[in-house]
Formats: sequence, C-alpha cells, structure tokens
Amino acid sequence: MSDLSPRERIWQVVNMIPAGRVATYGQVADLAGLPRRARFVGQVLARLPPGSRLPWFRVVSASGRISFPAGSPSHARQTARLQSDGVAVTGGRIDLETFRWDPSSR
DNA sequence: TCCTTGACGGAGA
DNA sequence: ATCTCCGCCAAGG
Repeated sequence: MSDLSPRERIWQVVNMIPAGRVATYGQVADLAGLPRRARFVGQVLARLPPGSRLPWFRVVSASGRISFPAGSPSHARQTARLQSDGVAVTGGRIDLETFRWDPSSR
C-alpha cells in the first residue's frame, strides 16, 4: 500500500466510495495520505486511462458543487451518473451533510 | 532539466 | 452567499 505511487493511492481511495455517497477532492487526498493536495486529485481524475471503471463522478468540490462548468457535457455526465446512484443533484449542488461519504461508518 | 498547468481549498473582503 | 487571491506540487511537454 505504502509503495504505491500517489496516483495509484488516489485511485484506490476513489474506488472505495460507495454508490449513493460522494467524497470531496480534499477528502480523497487526505485519505490517500496526501494532505493539502486536493488539486492533484483533480489532475489525476482528469487523466484516467481510457476505459477506466473508476467512479470518478463520486468526487465533488468541498463546497458540494460539481467542478465542471455548468452546461458542459462533463457536468451533465457527472450529474446523470450521481443521480442514478441515488444522489440528489440540484443546480449542480449536492448536500454534503446528507451525502458525504464517512469512511469510518458503514 | 525547467516551465506551465490545473476536475482544489480556505482565508479574507 | 460570491469572488479573488494564492499556496500546493505531480505530471506533461
């Protein structure tokens, strides 16, 4: 685990986010043992290998908003996939109080 | 190598 | 609630 590259550790954490919940970029960074590197998480998700099945759409900004520009195809894709997970997305926003993943619970 | 680029976050205004 | 500024630093070119 500790000998994985930063990028691989991020993949692992994202892969653990359960359907119906979301995690923030900063939260993923912390859980991957990379504090203060939320921005790096975004960079990694932006360059996933083609065909990757990683649930990248379960990662949102700390403000509970989808990080793609409103109206963009990516924004629409992420919204659709979250909704099919059962996450309420209204106006590009997700209520973190309700949907944030708590790794210590079940 | 060096330089640029961000799917970020938080503090201050 | 919104906006700007700026630290962070691995990857890509």
